[in-house]
Amino acid sequence: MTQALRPVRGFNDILPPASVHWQRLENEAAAVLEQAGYGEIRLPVVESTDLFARSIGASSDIVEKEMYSFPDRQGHSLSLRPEATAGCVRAGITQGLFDGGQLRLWYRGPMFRHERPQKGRYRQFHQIGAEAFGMTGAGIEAELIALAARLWKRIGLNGVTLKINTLGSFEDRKRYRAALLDFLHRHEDSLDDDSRRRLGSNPLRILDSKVAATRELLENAPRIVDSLGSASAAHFDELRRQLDALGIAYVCDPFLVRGLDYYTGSVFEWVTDALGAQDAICSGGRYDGLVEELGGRRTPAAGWALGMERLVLLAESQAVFPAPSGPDAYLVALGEAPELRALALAEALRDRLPRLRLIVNADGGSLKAQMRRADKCGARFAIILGESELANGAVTVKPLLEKQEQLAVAQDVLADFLAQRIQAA
RNA sequence: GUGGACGUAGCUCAGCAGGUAGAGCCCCGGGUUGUGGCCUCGGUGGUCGUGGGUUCAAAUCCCAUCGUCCACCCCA
Repeated sequence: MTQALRPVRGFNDILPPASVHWQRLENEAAAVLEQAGYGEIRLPVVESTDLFARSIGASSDIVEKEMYSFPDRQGHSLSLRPEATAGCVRAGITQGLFDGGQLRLWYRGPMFRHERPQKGRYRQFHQIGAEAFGMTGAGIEAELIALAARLWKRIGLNGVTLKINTLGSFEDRKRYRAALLDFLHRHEDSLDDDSRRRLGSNPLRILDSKVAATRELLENAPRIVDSLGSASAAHFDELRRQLDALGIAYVCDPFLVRGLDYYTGSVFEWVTDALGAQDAICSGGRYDGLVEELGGRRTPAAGWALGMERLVLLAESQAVFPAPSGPDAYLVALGEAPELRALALAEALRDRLPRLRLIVNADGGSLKAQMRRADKCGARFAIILGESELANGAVTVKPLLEKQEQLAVAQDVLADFLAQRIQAA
C-alpha cells in the first residue's frame, strides 16, 4: 500500500464489479423515472456559494461547515454542490422552465460534503434525485414516493421502511417552532450540549436527537400535528389516503425533520437497519417556498434524493445482483498470420452480432497460456485459430463451461453458430 | 470537528516477552513443443502506512502524523 499516491480522503474509486452494480441501479432508476415522464437534467457541479446559503440555509450544518468553497479568479465564492435541488431550481429559474406549467425532472451525479468519512458516508458521494414542480396536491408526493417504491421493487430490495411526517405550512412551522422553543427553554437544563446549541439555530433538528435523555424529554414535547392548520392537516391526510390506495406501507414519525431549511409540508425518508448509523437511503419532501425564495415565480415543488453508495451497499448486502457472467467467447490465435486473421474475424463477428461479448487474446502467449486466460475470464467458448485452422478456413470451438466435445466450424458460418448458442444460453 | 479500534505481499491474514519477514489465494513458467479448470514442481512480488525516538539491534517498545473502520456529529 503505497503512501505517496493516494486518493483524497473521502473520494473513492469505483471499480468492477461494484461499478457493474452501479450501472444496473442507475439504469433501473432512469427507467423508472423516464417511464413516469421525468426528464433528465444535467447540472453543473459548481454553483455560487450564495445559492446554497440561500436555499439550504446559512445556519445549516451543511453550509456552515461542510461545503467545499473556494474563490474563483474574480474573487467570487463558488462551491462544489452539496446537493442538487438548489441547482435544479436555479436552472429552472434561469432557463425559464417554471413558466410552462408542470415540470418533472430527475438528475444524477456527484455531490460533495466535507464530513468525516464513514461507511455509507463519503466526501464525494452520488445521488439520484427526482423533482416535480408546479403541483400543489398531495398526489405529487404520493407519485414521488411510489416511484421510489417501484425502484426498490424492481431491484428486489427488501427491508426499507418509509417514514413520513409533515412540517406544515410556513405559518404552521413558525407557530410550532415557537411552541417547541417554549417547551425546550423550560427544560433547557436537561438538554444535551448539541441540542442546547441548536436552540438558537435550528430547534426542529433537536427532534431527531439520538441522546436518550433528550428523546425521553421529547416524549412530552408539543407535536407538529397539533400546530397544523386545517389546510396542512387535510393535505397530510390526503397523502396518507393515497399511499394507502397505492398499497405503500409507511409509519408516521412526528420526529422526522429535515436538515435542509427549504422543506415545508410533507417530508419523508426511507430507512434501513442494515447500514449502521447512515440509515437513510432516500429522503425528500415538499419545498413550496424555494423557487420564490430564489427569485423565481411562486412555484410549488416536491422531490427526493437517494444516496447511491448506500443503495449499492444495501443491494449488495441483500445479494440482489446476479452473479457476473463471463464473455460469450475468447478468441485464441497462434502465430502471426492467425493473429491477423483473428483481428478481422472478431470485427466481423461484432458487426454481425452486436450483443456478442467477445474477448480477443492480446499479447500472444502459448496455447496453454491463452486457454488459461480464456478460462479465467469465464468465457463460454474458446475459439481457437491456429495455422491448421487458417489453412482450412475454419476455427476450433471448444466449450469451456460444459463438458462437450470441441468442434471445427467454418469461419463463414461462425457468426450463425455463435448466434444460436448464445440465444440458447 | 470529538472519541475508540486498526494499518505487514495485489487480496485475506500470521509473526509482536525486540535479533532485521511468512502462509493461503492471485499472478508467471515447467510437468503436456496445439488445448483451460484438478494435481504437481518452481518463480515474481513487501523500504512491515509515513516520520522521528529508545536500543548494539525495532514489523515488534514510545511519540507524532496520515489513512481505514466504528460511534458521535451530519445526512443521501
